[in-house]
Amino acid sequence: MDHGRLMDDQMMLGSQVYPYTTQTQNSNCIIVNQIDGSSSGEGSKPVKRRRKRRSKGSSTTNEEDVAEIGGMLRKRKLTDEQVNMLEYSFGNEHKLESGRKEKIAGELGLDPRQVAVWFQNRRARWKNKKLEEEYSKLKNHHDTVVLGQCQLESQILKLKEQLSEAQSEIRKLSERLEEMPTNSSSSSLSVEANDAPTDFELAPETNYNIPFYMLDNNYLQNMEYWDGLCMY
DNA sequence: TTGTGTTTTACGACCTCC
DNA sequence: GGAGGTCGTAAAACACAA
Repeated sequence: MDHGRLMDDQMMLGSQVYPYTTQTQNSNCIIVNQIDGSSSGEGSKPVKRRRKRRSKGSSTTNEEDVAEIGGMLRKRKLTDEQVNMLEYSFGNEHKLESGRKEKIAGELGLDPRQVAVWFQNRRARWKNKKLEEEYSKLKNHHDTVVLGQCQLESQILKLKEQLSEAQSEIRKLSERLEEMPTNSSSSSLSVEANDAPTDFELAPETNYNIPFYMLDNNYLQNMEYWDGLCMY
């Protein structure tokens, strides 16, 4: 936006001040809006009123328009210099105390009300920008977490494959052990081998084809951990 | 040229604080 | 109760794509 550019109305007016009228979108009826709202006559119910604006190309020099400047709303386009000074001031402090407002208004040749409005709008823009930045940060964080989750899931799949291979290997070894001839009075190793289950009992409430004797506490804890991850 | 989205200035309504 | 805040919105100017 080029703040240095004068608006059409300003050029016509030779001034920064102009009253304005408005036409509603649904009709050509011009609705007058007053600063003090004293003439509403609409009871206590809050009613949105249209501001009075000057239509494009209309003259400003007639008596009616001049009179309107006192009681009606007006709009000014700030110059580059004014905006720069306001920005500088806003950079120092976002809030505007009464004394500071008067001082800035005096320095820039503006109405104190204009300075107040400018700060209000500037705060709103600043807040929007902050919200956008906050959103952007959160989104980046979210994306990072999702990526990490994908990596973990892929890791889980690989580990499950490894687990399955290991189980298969164990099964084969057990079968080979079974086929070996037994000797009742031999070493403790053969006794242990005989004590090992010949048919695997599956761990209750799991899908894993795990020999029952593998279900010690550590193993169970690990399985719960992986089950939790899988469910996630 | 025209339609549409964005920016800027301004205000009304309402809220909070002193 | 008044001053100053936020929020939502109007309207003009402006930017830009079709």
